[in-house]
Amino acid sequence: MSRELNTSEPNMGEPPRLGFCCTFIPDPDPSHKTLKAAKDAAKLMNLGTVTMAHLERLGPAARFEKLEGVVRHNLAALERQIAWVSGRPPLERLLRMASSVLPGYTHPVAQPLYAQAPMRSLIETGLSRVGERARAGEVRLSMHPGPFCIIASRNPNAQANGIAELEYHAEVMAMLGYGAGWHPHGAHVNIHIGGREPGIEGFRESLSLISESARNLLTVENDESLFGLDAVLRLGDRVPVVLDLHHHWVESRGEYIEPDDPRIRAVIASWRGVRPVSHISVSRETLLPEHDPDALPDFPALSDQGHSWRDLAAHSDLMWNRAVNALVARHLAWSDFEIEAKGKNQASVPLAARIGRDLSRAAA
DNA sequence: CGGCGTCAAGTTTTC
DNA sequence: GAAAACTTGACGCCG
Repeated sequence: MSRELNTSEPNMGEPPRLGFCCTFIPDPDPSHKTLKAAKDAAKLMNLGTVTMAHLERLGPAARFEKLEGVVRHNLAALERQIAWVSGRPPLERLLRMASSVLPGYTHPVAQPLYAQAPMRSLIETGLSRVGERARAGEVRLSMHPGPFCIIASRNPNAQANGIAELEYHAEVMAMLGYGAGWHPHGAHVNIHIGGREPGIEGFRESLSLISESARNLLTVENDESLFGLDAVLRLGDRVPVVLDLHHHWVESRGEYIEPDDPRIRAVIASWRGVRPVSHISVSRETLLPEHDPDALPDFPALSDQGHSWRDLAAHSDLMWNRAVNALVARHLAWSDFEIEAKGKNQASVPLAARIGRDLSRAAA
């Protein structure tokens, strides 16, 4: 099947990648004598934020300074994350960036601050530098706005806010250097459909309300309840589909989809020549302490044992299930992966090490 | 300094 | 009817 996937389209020839999402967790380090030292180390590597309520309580000058300080920190932290990822083996050169780079970008309290020239130039210079660094280090980048980012809603205000939020993510991508063309360098901004109404058809109609650069970066992900893989594939002619294998397992009440499934071909086609990205996670290890790590979790059986739908949907700390990891390794033939584990890099690095070892053994 | 409540935002499901 | 689930900390206040 790898022959069939080896298309002549530009990005399909890219090597496989997998990575963690948003937050870097430093290794336990003996030089961190105290909990505080470990926290400080994490702080350096991760993005921060500021609440709009706090900003609003400050006077004009302090308000600007506070936000500028957070933005400065975030640009530097993002650059450190990307530098770290680019220093990893090629298999690990993928990162989902946190949405909080520019906190409150679409909020009325912060908006006027972002409009000021010194802030603009700080951001443009910083993001352009970060983007260059990502491309030089061959790090594939994505963003995943929160659940508030819906582009089709029955509530016109919610829809307007959601579209503004999507445009914010697209602007960040543009300032990073991913502002033109179809998912340039595999970059993307991934969202869900959102509410039951207006659903898939409302989403399709809303595509005409967003900018071309946002449309060029947009992807849509199957969710665990309302809009499963078949539903989002109905948008595949316009929007690339991000396949979340764990959501699919929950939504289908236990199906593990394999690379030779016809629906995988439809997912690949939706990306139109760009190498797809998929998501993986697994139910919490604390929920299944006795579970055989070499057996795929069985949804109907676990459900019968009294585990609720919601508990099974929650994410584990680490990629503890070797059968699920083997499934990821098979899907890496056609897709990159974002590892949605609470342990972040502490989960993705060992997973990549095991998969990388298996890949090189298979090649030998 | 630790604990707790609050903080921009939407929608659904479950207790 | 409140809380939890998706991205998660930051901040002020109280003891």
